Amino acid sequence: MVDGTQRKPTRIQRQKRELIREAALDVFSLHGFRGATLDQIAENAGLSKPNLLYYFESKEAIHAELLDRLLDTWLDPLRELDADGDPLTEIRGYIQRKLEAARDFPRESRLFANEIIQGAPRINAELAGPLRDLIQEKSVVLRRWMDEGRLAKTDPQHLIFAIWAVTQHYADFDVQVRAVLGSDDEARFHDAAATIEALFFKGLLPR
Amino acid sequence: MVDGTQRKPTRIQRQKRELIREAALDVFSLHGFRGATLDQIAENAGLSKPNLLYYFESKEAIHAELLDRLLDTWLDPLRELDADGDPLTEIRGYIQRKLEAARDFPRESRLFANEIIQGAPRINAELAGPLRDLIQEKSVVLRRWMDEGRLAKTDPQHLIFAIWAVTQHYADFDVQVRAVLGSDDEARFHDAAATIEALFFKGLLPR
DNA sequence: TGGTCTTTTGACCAATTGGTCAGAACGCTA
DNA sequence: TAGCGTTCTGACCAATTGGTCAAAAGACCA
Repeated sequence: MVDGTQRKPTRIQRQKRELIREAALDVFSLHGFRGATLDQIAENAGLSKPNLLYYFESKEAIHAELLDRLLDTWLDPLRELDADGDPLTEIRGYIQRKLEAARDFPRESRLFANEIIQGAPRINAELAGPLRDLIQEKSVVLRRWMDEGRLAKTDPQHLIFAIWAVTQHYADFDVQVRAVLGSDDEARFHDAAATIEALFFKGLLPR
Repeated sequence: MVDGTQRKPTRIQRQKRELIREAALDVFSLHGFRGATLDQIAENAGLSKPNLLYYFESKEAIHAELLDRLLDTWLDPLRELDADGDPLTEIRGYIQRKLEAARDFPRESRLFANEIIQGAPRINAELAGPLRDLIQEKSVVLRRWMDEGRLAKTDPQHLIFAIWAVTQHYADFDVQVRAVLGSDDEARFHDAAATIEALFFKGLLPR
């Protein structure tokens, strides 16, 4: 058996485990944990179900590993926000990175969304821990910028939520966006970036 | 059997069907269609499974009826946007209504979100039809306001998406928001409203 | 009170689910 | 090429799933 505590994973083990993660990401991100089946994942990966279970202990184990790798990826764009940079440039860059993440990793975004919507049973601790801490830390930076008069005053935490919301929307609600706009990826994300930027920086008041 | 084509539903039929809808909304909104089970719904409603199936033909039938009733509720706040009103007042009111909907009907919001994230297999037609049409219609209004110089120029469709995103976020990602902010409902939604309004109307530029 | 229609139930079913296991096939190195 | 650890498979299992059915229980009106 492929034991996590074992010494060196073989080349095949590394390849197949990655193959399974890929396939599982497809299925979990589309159906959520309970809606996904091992048969679907196995077929998607081109393996038999017992073979799949040779590489992962259980359905939960696959899902857990995906979520585990996800959170860091998900928070990295915010970590990059530089306390010593120019406020508007930093926020602009952050929005940009988040929107690129939504475009390039929509499955990861949906996996995360599924988990949260369903009450985050498996990552509640991460939300209350690392995620909360990071937001608090960056909120301090944002608030300082506001106090220094370099950024309009608002609630920093809600500001971060707003940025998450408008960017992740383009990954999580992709079908809806496509239904309205059509499916030209480039135009969609370009226009989205322009709109979000205009909105956040100039607001809706006519100039 | 309770037949949809039947003449008059009895009092019991009306009550029990409503009871089932309520219970099913709980379960579907938390687990999505595939993740929800009839047993859960039945128990939640305080009925036996066969009894539940006496009132609804199938699991799909319950889900379909919920989605059916949902879309109108969901789009009504946008319908109310008055082409003859004052642009900023109208948009402010729309944001307000959407945020209230997120606060008062989070299960409905999550049911919708689950459906969309999972590819909208059951309401694709509604997205491409009524939803798309309504957005197009209101986009014309928004664009006219922009052309008249009464509203900053942006892409109207993406503006609507942004409003949806920031408001529904507080229903769909509730656990995450709570994990960061704590669970004081009143403060949460009050601060959210203030932040969104400041953001949308004044932007982030220091004044 | 009896009769009829509605509502509810327990027992049941086939299909699907996550997971096991013994052994066959494979692949690498001595 | 023999041997041995790794990889893979088919057959299988118990639990859960959505759904059926005949018959019992309840409600309501003559």
